[in-house]
Amino acid sequence: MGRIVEVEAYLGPEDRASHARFGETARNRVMFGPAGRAYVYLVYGMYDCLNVVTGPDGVAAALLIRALSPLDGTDSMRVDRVLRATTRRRSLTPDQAAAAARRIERLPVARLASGPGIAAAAFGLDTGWTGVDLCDPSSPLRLERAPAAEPVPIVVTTARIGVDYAGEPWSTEPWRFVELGHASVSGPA
DNA sequence: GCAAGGATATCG
DNA sequence: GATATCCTTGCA
Repeated sequence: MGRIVEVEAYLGPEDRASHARFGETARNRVMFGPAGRAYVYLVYGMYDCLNVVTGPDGVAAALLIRALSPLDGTDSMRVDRVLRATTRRRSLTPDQAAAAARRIERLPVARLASGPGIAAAAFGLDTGWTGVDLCDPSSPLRLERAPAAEPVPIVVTTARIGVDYAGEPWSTEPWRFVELGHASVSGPA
């Protein structure tokens, strides 16, 4: 379990940075369905990224979960991180794999899910989780309302990360939302 | 600074 | 069918 501290918003087909920019395809089909479902895709051949479908039925919008502050199950997160780091790399020598495992074992808790690829890895997610209803209280993967935080977190916006290819204005719109100063946030605050 | 993965959308 | 590209990460 973790608290979401960094997300990015992706709009419909007009958003040139969104997977919906080519219209409905086999990969992004769930984005065009009802809100509240998971959309997990593979990027750069080795990292899965978790999104929450947000638009109403027929409108392909989604929220990319970029970072979580781990709250519980951190041992399990380390196990899944190591598993992913050592199985998704074909050209790793045994020495390199052992070094990667040691590095993950030593990571501070705040860094276990600090980035879209490693957040999904920490939760053991892959593309097979696409379509799961995140609003169903009985779902193994679900969203829950956080208790009121004290002090109240300050949320700031920045441009989205890794979307320069989309060009203006999509690459500069302030559609990344981060909890200011949180140790689990990836990239610039 | 850059290579490592494989799925994907697009082009011949 | 072939290929450039990708909502990333951790190394040199």
